[in-house]
Amino acid sequence: MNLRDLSAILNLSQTTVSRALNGFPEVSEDTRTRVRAAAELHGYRPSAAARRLATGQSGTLGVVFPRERNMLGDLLFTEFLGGCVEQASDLGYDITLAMASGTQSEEHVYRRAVRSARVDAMILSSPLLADPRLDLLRGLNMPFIVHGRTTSAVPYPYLDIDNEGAFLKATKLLTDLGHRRIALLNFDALYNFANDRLNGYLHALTLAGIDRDDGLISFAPMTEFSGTLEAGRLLDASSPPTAFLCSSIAQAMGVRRAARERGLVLGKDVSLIAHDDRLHEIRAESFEPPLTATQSSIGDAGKRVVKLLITQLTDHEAPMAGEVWPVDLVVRASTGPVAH
Amino acid sequence: MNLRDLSAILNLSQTTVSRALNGFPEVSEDTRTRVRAAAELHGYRPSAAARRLATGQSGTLGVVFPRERNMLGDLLFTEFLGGCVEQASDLGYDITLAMASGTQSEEHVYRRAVRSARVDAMILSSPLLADPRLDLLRGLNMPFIVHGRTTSAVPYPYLDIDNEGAFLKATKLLTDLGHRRIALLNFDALYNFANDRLNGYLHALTLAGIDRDDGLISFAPMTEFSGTLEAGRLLDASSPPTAFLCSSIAQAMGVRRAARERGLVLGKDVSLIAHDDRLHEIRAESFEPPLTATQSSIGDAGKRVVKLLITQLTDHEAPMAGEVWPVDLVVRASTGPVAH
DNA sequence: TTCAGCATTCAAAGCGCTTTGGAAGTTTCG
DNA sequence: CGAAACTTCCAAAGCGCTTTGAATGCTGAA
Repeated sequence: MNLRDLSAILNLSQTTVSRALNGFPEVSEDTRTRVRAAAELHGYRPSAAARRLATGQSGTLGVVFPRERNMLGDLLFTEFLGGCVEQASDLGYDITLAMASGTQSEEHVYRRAVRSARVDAMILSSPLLADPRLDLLRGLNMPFIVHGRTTSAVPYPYLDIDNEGAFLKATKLLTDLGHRRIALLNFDALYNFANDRLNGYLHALTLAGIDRDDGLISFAPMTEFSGTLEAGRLLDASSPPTAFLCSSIAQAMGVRRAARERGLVLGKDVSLIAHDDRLHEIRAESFEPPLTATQSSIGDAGKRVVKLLITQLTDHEAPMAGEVWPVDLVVRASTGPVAH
Repeated sequence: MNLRDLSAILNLSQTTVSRALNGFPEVSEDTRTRVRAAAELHGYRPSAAARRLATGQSGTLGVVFPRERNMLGDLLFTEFLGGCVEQASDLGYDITLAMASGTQSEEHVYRRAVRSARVDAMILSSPLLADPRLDLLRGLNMPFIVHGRTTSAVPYPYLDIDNEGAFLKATKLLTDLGHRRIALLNFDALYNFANDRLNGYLHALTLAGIDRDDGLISFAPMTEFSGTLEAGRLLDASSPPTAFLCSSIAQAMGVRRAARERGLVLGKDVSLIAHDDRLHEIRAESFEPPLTATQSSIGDAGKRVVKLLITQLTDHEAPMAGEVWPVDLVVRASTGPVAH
């Protein structure tokens, strides 16, 4: 059942039927309802391929599959992707995955996607501090949105959470509780979000009149193992930190382990805060003890990113979106006044 | 730069250029190389939309996003998906994700995909014992392949690993080592792979003349937490198991924790085997102690699934593929003779 | 009554590719 | 040498939609 068949049945032209179905104003309400009913009755679905050819739009958004693979990173990506797919599906768009595989560079992948018009726009996640992919896509004239931010002279659409504000708030909570030796277990500072978190942490230290101590700052994978290792090293030092600030709950699990091995009680002997991306199976509230955390749903971010991108695509007059979400700090049992 | 422009430049018809580029035999090698060079020079990429419309093929494969979300499941899915995307990209196909979201049922999603011809075929993963999606897709006349197997009277293409054989081998290793009380930490037996593993385990017990003891068999999430819980319960029972067989390394981590808390040494007091899907960051060989495991790369399975599916799509004469991979049992330090 | 103005509808021209059914040009062979 | 058999190439017809430009019928003002 295609448009021609349907319009033959209705004794209308393809033009009218097409317009009726697509909500154009120049068709009477009578015919519109009649057309809608017939379409429903005969199970008519417009051919995506034909529409794509006619409009030049593919109705498809590309998401770049991450090159670096690690446990938490994969989990975060899945959650983000799930949000994207759900929202896209609701808005009638498809999500396809692009990946720089062994045989094809990332640039090659983009070029192919652009020139054969497979996607209307791309979604970039986890950008680096200075990410070359932005210029690449701009050069190819491919619309895009970034999940996160990056250092770019030219404005670009993005959605990010306030990582700096979040870690400032978290650090301030600790200094207000009297902590002065606060360790930061961060992720690789090549990534913009990690850099922002570092800045928030440093800012709060300055506000509290505490000098920066690089011995307390580490950049490591977001895994339990690396958390255990780093926290162990710090706790065994001559003047150990009294509080830890982690970039992920996985690292916090490692800190907990290291603390317990040394007979230290979280929230009493050592305070602990982590960022919580609201993953399905790793929840700050069911941490033992319940974990004080800065939280922001990465799945919701995926949904929002798609929404913004489609708006940008369809409404050409819309201003270029740059959106930053505030991050809540939820205080639970893993933080307390500094032990003396 | 489209086909018409290119053929104008070459002073050839669109037919010839199209055929030259697509490797048809009725064009001389001379012109073919000439056409190829010109295409390369002018950066010609065929429009995906136009090709789709003309051929009726979308060049796109759909993967169903899992409804159930849990940590290891997500990790497995990501790894599988990564394999699919990589292989598809190499073969010039796209992968799009389908998802039953809040507002749309899975059936609705399939129907939409089929009728608007957005995908040529679908990939189903983690099928249930009796999975209604097979009949649904068959009814819609949508080609598909299953990663895993299911109980279906009608033959269907699939790729699966020999879960039954793997767990038979693993269990046999344990009985050969003298173990007679072997616990099985399985996943929900609604899933076919879990059911196969159960059967392999039971078969080996029978071979060793050991009676089934349902108290030793559990069906639980593939998480460390559930492993700890279950192993703890079993180890504290009046006659505890001397060996554990786990469906995932996450569960094995839980078993290890429970054993350690009770002062038991893995490979000596308690033997431990798990299935290893060869995820990036959870490796049996860097387990502590190195873990005896049945192993099979789920990423490779993703690649193979795509390959099989595309073969089925392009070569209509190809026999319907049903492929089962043997699974290696790699013996490491976590298993040993039963303690007496 | 006539014609401008509006509301509806339509015919036809693409979008850029694949593919069918020839038509030339070349070679082979009786 | 002429016809049959290949090679190599081409014109044109779709694929199923959107969209432009025009036609039709109807209303109300002149």
